[in-house]
Amino acid sequence: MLKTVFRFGLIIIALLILFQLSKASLFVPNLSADLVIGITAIILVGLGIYLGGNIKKDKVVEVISPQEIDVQKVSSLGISTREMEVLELVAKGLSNQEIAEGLFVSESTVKTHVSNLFVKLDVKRRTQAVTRAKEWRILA
Amino acid sequence: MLKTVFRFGLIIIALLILFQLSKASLFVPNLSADLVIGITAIILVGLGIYLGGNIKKDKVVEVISPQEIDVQKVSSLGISTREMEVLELVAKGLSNQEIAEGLFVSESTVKTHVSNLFVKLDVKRRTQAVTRAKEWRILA
DNA sequence: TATAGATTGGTACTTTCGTATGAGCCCGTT
DNA sequence: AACGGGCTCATACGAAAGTACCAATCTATA
Repeated sequence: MLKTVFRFGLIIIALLILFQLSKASLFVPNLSADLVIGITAIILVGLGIYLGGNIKKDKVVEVISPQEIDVQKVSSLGISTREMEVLELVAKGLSNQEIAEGLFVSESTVKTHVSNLFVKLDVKRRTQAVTRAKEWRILA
Repeated sequence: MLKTVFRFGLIIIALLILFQLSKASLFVPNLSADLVIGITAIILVGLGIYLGGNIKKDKVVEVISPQEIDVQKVSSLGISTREMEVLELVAKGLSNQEIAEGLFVSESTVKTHVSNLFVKLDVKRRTQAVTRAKEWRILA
């Protein structure tokens, strides 16, 4: 939590600096106002995304599943959040490459997650993983 | 995925509008440049947070009904008896080799059936075939 | 600080899957 | 008999999938 406050501090300072820069540069003929504003905007959006990503982790949002997904089972098997995300995409029939693109990670990473899932689900193939996951009410 | 692209489009348009607004208002004495830039920045950060929170959430919840195998659909797709048997075993997560043993045929035969199924189901992978088959009520 | 778990990523290798193509056999229909 | 469809099988090739290690970060926690 302290880290979050610290980050906010940094963000605010960064924003202030950017404001000054953008203001100042408007009266410097060498720089295009459009360019400066554009770059600033991009940076701000990036900061927002970064912030958003971290805020969610601190929130501890309890998602109440509408169906009968057995959360106990998932945790008892030691299946992580990321692994669940991968599992859902596997169940949709996506290839490792497609999953990698969907989650913005490399195919290697997906393979690792999938392999770990197989151990935890005690299966040898992704098709089995899906049926097993539904058997155990891990997937809807 | 399309939704994400759509959102990005909206964001970009919003950004352009904001740029124009902020530029124009700089020459209107009534408005403070600081104020406009500040508001713009806040909105941009907000957009970033929104984006960051939604990028990964393209969840399409499909309601899979529990029963009802559509025999019409099966025949309309030209799926044969043998192909249905193979499809069911694929859905159970068996490998081609295991299916071959279960049906007392060679793996080549199974591959042929599976390949023909893919064409009829319009998919490229066995995992997709299973989800597609359930979508179309071909499998329970 | 240290330690464990989660996430990410890489290399190298084996296995399975999927496609393309051709072919032989059986059966019902024309 | 000839034809088409379903079922069988083979070979060969390329594309995914899967395994086995290893390792760097990052985070939460003791």
